[in-house]
Amino acid sequence: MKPPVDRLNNHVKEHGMKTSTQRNLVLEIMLRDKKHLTVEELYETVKAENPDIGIATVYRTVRLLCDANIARELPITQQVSRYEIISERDHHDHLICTSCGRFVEISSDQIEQEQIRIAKKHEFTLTDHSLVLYGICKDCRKKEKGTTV
Amino acid sequence: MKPPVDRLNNHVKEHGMKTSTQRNLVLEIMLRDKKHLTVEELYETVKAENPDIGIATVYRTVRLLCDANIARELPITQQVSRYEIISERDHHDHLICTSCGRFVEISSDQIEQEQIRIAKKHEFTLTDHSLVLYGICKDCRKKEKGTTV
DNA sequence: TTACCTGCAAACAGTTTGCAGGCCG
DNA sequence: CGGCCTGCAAACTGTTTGCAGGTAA
Repeated sequence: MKPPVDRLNNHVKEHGMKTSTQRNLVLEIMLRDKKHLTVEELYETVKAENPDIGIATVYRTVRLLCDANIARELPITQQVSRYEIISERDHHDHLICTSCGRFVEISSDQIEQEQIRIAKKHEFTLTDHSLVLYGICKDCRKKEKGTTV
Repeated sequence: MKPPVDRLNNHVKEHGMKTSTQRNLVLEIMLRDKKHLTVEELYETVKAENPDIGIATVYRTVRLLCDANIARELPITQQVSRYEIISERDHHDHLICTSCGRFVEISSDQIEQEQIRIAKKHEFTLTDHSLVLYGICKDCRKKEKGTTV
């Protein structure tokens, strides 16, 4: 499959849209900072390279990237949305430390298989899923022992 | 374990709070409508029995119930939060039809075990998890075949 | 030149909070 | 009777949208 930049250009053409520096910049930043960014964080980084950009454009671009299946919203229940670039052939879920917020990307064929089995049992055609594990990482466990919180 | 109503009363006492008709009513409705309600929906139902209640109280009560571990926010990424009563000895995840919104509650020991294994591998102490499967249910699949959308 | 795209600010939706009065204990 | 609780409305936060001007093709 083609690189994200090309896919964005294709999607844009196919939908009668036009390319723009802003859109390319947002995508570029998302590819560079392989984090799970909020629009706000993305906006801050983008502004460093192009101070004139508006946050509305970042929102619009992120939505466009999701529509084009280049990025996706993370399935984490919070008041603010976080996004990441989708790299197919590398589907993963997340393990999050609720103390320090650290993310680990995980994947398990066994779980995937079991999900398919469950969906089939209920006569659903599975289109997507999200799995998030919450826990305390080793470092935070150490810290918590030492402090009297 | 004691029923939710008792647990609420205990929690309230233990925290130097007071009981109130409004709080009990909200809990009662949540127990009765075993749905995955938004605060707005809950508010509408509650108002039918007590028209003077304010939505802020419903928000405050739902938060209280979550603090007391009597209810929890569903791990579904949407702009609006949904809540459900926690019935221990009946942990479940969700399978959702993205077309009609129907929920099915699911559970799998095999997945639970695998999750524990993964957490251990990354040296996390697992505290919680959320699994949501998205798909199209049998009925919606039929409908989609019939229509030209 | 013709749409589309952008930045701005206003609008929105969901949720939280400050306040004055009410009620539990 | 003191302190928590409530309803109301205003405040807040994250996100979307209308508009006038800018820009890709």
